[in-house]
Amino acid sequence: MARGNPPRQQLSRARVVQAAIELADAEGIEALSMRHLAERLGVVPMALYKHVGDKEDLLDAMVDELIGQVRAAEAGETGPAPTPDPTPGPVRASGAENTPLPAGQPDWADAIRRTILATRTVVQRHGWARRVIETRTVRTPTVLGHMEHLTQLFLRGGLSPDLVHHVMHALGNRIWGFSPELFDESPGGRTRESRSRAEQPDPADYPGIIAIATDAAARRPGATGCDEEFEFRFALDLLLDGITRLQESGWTSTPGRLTPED
Amino acid sequence: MARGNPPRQQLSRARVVQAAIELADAEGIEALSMRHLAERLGVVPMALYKHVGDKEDLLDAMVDELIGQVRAAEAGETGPAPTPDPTPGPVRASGAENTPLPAGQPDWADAIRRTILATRTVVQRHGWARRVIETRTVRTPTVLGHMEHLTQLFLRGGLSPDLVHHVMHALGNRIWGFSPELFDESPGGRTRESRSRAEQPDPADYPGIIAIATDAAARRPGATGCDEEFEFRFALDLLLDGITRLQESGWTSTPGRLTPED
DNA sequence: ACCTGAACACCGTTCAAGT
DNA sequence: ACCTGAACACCGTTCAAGT
Repeated sequence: MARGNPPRQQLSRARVVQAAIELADAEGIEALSMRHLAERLGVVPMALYKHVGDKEDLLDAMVDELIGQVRAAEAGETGPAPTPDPTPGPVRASGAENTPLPAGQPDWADAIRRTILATRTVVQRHGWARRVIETRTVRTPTVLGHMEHLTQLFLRGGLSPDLVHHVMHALGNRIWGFSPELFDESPGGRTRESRSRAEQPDPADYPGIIAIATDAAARRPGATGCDEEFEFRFALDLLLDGITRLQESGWTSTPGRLTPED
Repeated sequence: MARGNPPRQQLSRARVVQAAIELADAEGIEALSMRHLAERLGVVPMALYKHVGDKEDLLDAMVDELIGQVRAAEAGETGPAPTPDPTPGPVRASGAENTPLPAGQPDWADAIRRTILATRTVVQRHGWARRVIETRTVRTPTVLGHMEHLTQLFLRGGLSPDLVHHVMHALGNRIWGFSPELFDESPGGRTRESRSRAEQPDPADYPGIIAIATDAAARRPGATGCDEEFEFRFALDLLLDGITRLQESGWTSTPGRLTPED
């Protein structure tokens, strides 16, 4: 094998994950094979298995790494420089500017919007991220932390655990910074019995998620899991309601409003 | 090879697609390989390539088949028997019953809801459908027809092409009958240069889609494709607006309302 | 403890040959 | 026209062996 391409270094999980992200960025997710990745690292394929459980574990770790960058992206977007300014001042609901719909949303909505748009920024940097996130079935601590963060923003905004629960479902994959690309072309549960590295998550770390899960369980005694049909109809109704109101108000898009010149 | 398992029949595209759906239903999408499928049909792998272009084409055809069943499912759900009753009578906005949110939506919303819930019914019958739909990048005539149908329901409801455009984006993959499963576990554009079978779609078949695409193009001269960020923010705002209203009204879920006993 | 070599049981797809 | 056989260039992962 052509070995010694890179300046051979001690292998580690972080190095493997980093190399995998770079490979997927450079050659696409379909080019990310254990063999190809090993070759890039100047190592035999089996060497990787000391640091990742299997390929799925590697993909989990790649997503984990990206979501871990969200908080930094959020801080970096509010201020121009990535250096965090410790003087907060009166934070006048930024992020509320340049929204397509008429304003008038509470502060918690601005905070939610900021976090979700920061997630979008990170995810958009990697063409493969959306597709990989959609196939994940295990929630790593970082991913749970992201959901916990959003849950807390809603709860602290005064929403009931009941409402937060349904609202998280309704936001759906927009929480991950993407929505489906419907018009790209115009016409013409995996269960893992053993995790390779991550210990079982500690419920104490996710009080918000626990709160809404507990509330949901209390409302539906004897039921296991969510009432997926209810959640689906809830989100659908929420959208149809909003659409109805927009139509009645004679809303028209003004995309120019989104440009910085505005 | 163990051949002659099934009562050997002339191979055809329809038979290949049907067998692929049955295999995916029975053994899961990860068990659907060209070789495995060929074995099931008592045929050598390469025989399949006379009827499907490649594996992606096969997956496209499987989705095409499912979406083609939506109209029948919609008819079958309104009435108890699948035999269509030709006496319409005063259609009192059915489908508006048993929705999680307070009523008060116009007739077009009921029609949209019925179609989307019928899509959901079909998709839910096949565990693999959601994942496969999400990876499709070519729109078959049947899939375009489904989007055209929904577009027309909005346009005939009186929504402007502009609003319909954004609204289709906002509904996102709920159009396909699913939304992401966020809480399954609690803590603790491909471009194809030659299509195997489908001729280029005829724009005349999709006037609604053309109408909203034309309108969108006119609003953003010089732009190619959608303003994805605008669409993302539009949907996000729509949801945040609706959530704000629900909170202010003190909404609480009553899942029991969804049961037939209500 | 960490990496290697060889092997196993698969993939999708090609080409030239059969009937 | 439709199917076959053999081959190519890949996969993820195992096991026992090396250092």
